[in-house]
Amino acid sequence: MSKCESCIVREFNALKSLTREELMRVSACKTAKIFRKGHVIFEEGETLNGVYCVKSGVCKLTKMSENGKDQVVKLVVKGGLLGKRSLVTEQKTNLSAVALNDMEMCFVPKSEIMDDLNKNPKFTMDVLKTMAEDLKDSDESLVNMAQKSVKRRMAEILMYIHDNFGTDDDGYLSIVLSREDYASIVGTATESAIRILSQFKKEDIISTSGKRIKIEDYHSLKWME
Amino acid sequence: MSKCESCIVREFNALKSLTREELMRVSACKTAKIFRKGHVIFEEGETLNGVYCVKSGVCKLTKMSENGKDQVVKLVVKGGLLGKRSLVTEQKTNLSAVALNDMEMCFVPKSEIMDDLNKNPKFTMDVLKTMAEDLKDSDESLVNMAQKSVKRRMAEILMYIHDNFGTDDDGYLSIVLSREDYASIVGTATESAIRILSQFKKEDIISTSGKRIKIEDYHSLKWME
DNA sequence: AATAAAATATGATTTTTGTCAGGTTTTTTT
DNA sequence: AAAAAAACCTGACAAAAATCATATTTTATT
Repeated sequence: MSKCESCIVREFNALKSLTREELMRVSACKTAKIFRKGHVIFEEGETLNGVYCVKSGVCKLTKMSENGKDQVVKLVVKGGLLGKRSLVTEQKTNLSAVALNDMEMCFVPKSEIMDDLNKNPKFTMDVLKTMAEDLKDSDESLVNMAQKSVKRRMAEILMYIHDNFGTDDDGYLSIVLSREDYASIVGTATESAIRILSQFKKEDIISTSGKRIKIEDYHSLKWME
Repeated sequence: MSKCESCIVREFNALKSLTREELMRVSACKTAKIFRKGHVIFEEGETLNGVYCVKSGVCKLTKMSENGKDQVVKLVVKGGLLGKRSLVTEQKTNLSAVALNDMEMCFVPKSEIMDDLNKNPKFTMDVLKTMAEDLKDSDESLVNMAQKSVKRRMAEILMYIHDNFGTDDDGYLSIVLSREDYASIVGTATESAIRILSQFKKEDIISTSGKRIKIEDYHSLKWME
């Protein structure tokens, strides 16, 4: 198995239902692409004709609000897929994708996958499962956004990043975000995000080194009112 | 075609891909149920073994937040389906469903649909499409919740109900919600919801009669800062 | 119809969050 | 290495929203 195959398979378990031949074919027509930090992979309103699979690096999926502020909807890392919706609908994408650091991605044209999607019910069912999971996560996010304070939301995104994407050798969160990104995930003003992180620092809940953040007291984050 | 068939078909267009025979079979094993206003149809954490299709009435899908407040995630009316996710995953439902007025529903056991879902790729593909649409709506809601003021969100839910569920003969919104429900949709305190609606009344943007609300000045709602 | 209960309403106050304005530090470019 | 740009930080204040307390109205129950 090529490296890309295993990459897609690992996280997007929908692809695990493809037969060996199907998988080989999909894998064969992939196109590797490199995106530099800050690069826009696609933008809200574009028509996507395939999915991107993340081989390395991290990107954010954002949506522009009417007030002109970007809202981060999701972070996507190694093995994650961008543009899933494009497989299913002809509609333009509702999200933008921006690389948060240098990224390697595979692009798989829609045409290659559609055939399997139409003929292999098990495969379609598995795609359905991942989408149902996304939907559940989305409900969760909505409730968090609606019912929790900015401070609580900040605490949770720190723990989320810690738990899902891990830390580097020095114990710093392995995903490095700007304060503006934090604000845009939590859904608050940049100054408010900065202020809260400063407060956490004062209370020795986190420490920082430039943009990098280390969680010093997970317990306090978890049980913060 | 029986009444129920056409009901399911009308809104859940996923079912339109079923063959005539498949549809007849599904339709045959449905169970009609009545739920009174306030009745809990199912609760977060329950295992669902089928989907409910709304024949008449309205219900809310809610999720409990850690702070103990319910958040309304979605309103479902005639033709809408509850428990879609249960078709796809073995997991317990992440939402509760509560009737907002008297409701008539059809229950279709999972076992009946699963067969079609596994064998009819076009059907599965259509379910996939509705789920992708749900996901898009969900992204939209998240951004609204994160970036807009409570007042703006209240204005939007009023317009949403007006546009999607219409008005009665007197011009009042045909879905009648308690102030607490409004608060729980908008994601705010009940008092805040009441206060904002009172303010709209003072500004002659809406008028009320008991719980019922009539939009008097749609334009003001739309262009409210 | 009287009573009780629930929902709605409003004032007063506090807490949270946003905005503006001015800094400093870090990063990038020249 | 210097200059410019971007990101970060903090204070002061304003605005938004939550909370608490207490009426009033509506709805349900006896």
